[in-house]
Amino acid sequence: MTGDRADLLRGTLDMLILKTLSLQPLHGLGISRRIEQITDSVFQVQPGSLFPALHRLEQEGWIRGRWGESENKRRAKFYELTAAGRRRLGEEKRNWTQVVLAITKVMEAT
Amino acid sequence: MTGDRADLLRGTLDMLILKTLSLQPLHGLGISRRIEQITDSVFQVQPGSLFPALHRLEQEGWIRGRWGESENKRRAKFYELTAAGRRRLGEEKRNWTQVVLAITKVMEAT
DNA sequence: CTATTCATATAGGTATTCTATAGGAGGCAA
DNA sequence: TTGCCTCCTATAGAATACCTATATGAATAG
Repeated sequence: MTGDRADLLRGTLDMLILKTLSLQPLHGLGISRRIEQITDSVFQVQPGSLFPALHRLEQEGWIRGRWGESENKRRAKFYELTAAGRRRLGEEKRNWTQVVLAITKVMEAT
Repeated sequence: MTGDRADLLRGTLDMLILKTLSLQPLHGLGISRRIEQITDSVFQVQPGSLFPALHRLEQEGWIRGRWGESENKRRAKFYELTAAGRRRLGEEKRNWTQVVLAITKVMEAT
């Protein structure tokens, strides 16, 4: 991702993708557009980050891709969440919450 | 850091160190103990992560180290925040807040 | 028929973390 | 004084996940 926030995002990209796919199946660029739109461009997911991530997630069995046709008549791979992916999303959410709480504790210490 | 939360922490270690030092000068192990204590061991900063980070921060001019003696009579390097480090901490804080907000938006989308 | 856009893909580089290992030096016990 | 444990710092090497840059093919616009 870009915007000087890349490093703070390490490890959260997977979660954002899983969450996005939990709402509806989307193809790769669709996912990155959705994330960019929802965050008002705070996150811009680059193709070079996105596609390796998608392959990784598919490899792990958390998402499943199927070739289809995009809204623009282009050949596109649509991904959907698997049952394992849904469980994984839950884990990552809990983990993320715990991390944010821990960081908040440090940042508010006096 | 450990605890399966390492990757979610990429890039935040610097901020946690700067924040910790903003309260008082500490030597390396003292910093990691403080962070571990405040977060109830959610974060455990390993020496192999801590010392490279400290050297990096000193290199950037955000902290300054001075050799001294620890509370246990050991040779220890005490770090304190510089003026630049204080500004940097502010930037990282704002950045972090923005990232958390953006992620929250994605995670709460329906 | 050419250029642009859409969509996916990958190579190469960078940065930060982890694990593992090392070593000096103080404190303590026998 | 010998040996061991703890404290404190340090670094090498591997893993990971991101970035930039580049590539390809197919549909569409002009």
